[in-house]
Amino acid sequence: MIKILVVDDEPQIARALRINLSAHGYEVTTAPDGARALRAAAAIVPDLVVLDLGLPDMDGTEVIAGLRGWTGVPILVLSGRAASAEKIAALDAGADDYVTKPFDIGELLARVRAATRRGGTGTESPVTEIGSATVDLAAREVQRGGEEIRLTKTEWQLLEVLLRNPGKLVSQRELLHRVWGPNYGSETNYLRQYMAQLRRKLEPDPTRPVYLLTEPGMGYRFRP
Amino acid sequence: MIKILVVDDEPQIARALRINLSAHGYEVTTAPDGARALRAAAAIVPDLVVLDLGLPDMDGTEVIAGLRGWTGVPILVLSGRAASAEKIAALDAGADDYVTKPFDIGELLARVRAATRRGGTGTESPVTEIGSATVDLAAREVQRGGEEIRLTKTEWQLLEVLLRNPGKLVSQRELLHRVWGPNYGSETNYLRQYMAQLRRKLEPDPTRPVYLLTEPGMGYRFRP
DNA sequence: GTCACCTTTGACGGTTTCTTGATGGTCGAT
DNA sequence: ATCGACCATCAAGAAACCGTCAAAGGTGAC
Repeated sequence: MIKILVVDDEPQIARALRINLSAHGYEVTTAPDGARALRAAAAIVPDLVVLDLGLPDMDGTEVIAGLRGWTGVPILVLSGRAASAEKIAALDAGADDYVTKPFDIGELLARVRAATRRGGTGTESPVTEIGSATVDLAAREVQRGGEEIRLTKTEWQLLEVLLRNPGKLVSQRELLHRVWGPNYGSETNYLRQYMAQLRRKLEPDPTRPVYLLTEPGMGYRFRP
Repeated sequence: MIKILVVDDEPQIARALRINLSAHGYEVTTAPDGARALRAAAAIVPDLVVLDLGLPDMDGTEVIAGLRGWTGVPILVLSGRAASAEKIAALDAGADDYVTKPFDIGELLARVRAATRRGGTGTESPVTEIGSATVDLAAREVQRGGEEIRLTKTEWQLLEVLLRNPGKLVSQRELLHRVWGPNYGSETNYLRQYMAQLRRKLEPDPTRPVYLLTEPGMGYRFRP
């Protein structure tokens, strides 16, 4: 069953969406604000997120960014604002579609079908092999020989950036930007510290990295 | 470069789209009707199709079906009709997005980015051939016969300037400026040192360069 | 409040890379 | 043929960078 996370602070709309989507065979979870939406997304790993931008606790683009930090799940944005700038901001933050309220429920369902159709046929396999370990970015889980390996939040973020660019060199500046934020760019000691931790947890021989490679003076690279 | 196929029978709109998309770095091909659109799509294999529904020869959904028969390329539909039934029909036929005219060009570009982000992120980046070696500037990777060739930071910077100006002579002064910074301009011994290293790593016969050529007294040139 | 865990800093040895100087060879001009 | 300018190559010291260890702040759970 296709799982959809509906994020909306207005109970009526959330209820209407739940009824309509459930009637069409989707498994619906709802969240009333950004913080709970992010937790719910991590917990249930939905196939689609329907996100209302007018949330009480966070800006809509923050929620999108929070999701995009670790998942490529399709995001369909609902909003009362029709201004192009709003749409552009949401789409560039990582949203897949933008529908303005009031919306036709039939059209919304069609867009939901279009978005989930993609996700279903999505060619990306969710797990990555690193030697004898398997990394599941969507589920945020690493296993090796049946044993589970725990990674901290920062380790995940760093590993994800590298794994999403297989074979590609990722510069130190970009890694620092994507993990620690735009105000960081020269703190290469952070990278050294966390790359060492990742290697200890993932590499067969941490002293001789085979998958998480250093390119001196430039950055790091994940070789599949 | 990301390739976009624009299908529109109105020359003005097609032209406007071509100009805007080209200005943002896309490679644009246009087709004025459905039949030629399907042929063009098969010929160039675009990363995105922007499709106007009001074509003279075929119904829009037929064009979508014709594409979906063999490709999963993202399809962004443009249409003058805002009726929900039209949108639903197009989306269910296989379109990924539906924008009604008149549309804001900024929003359209954002939707183009969203669509290409999904499908276009296919990990393929442009490579340059240097003899039997392939150079991937985006991934910072050089391979020859399956073997990986490592380049240092400075070697990459120098090689990148030359490869981004294929066939063109790049003066010594410009090379020094772009690699070592504006305070350098006469240290030609640096260039000799690093050109020799690049040739040793890339040229089939480093003593007789064929791709990385010296223009005595002027500069260096990459011949594809 | 205490504890455990994670993040942020600081410091040091070893290795790679960059810089610099010197030598010999090639080409064109005189 | 000789000379000078320019380039390729070699070699060695200097600098930058990385991996590692250790420990000081933060933060949330209980």
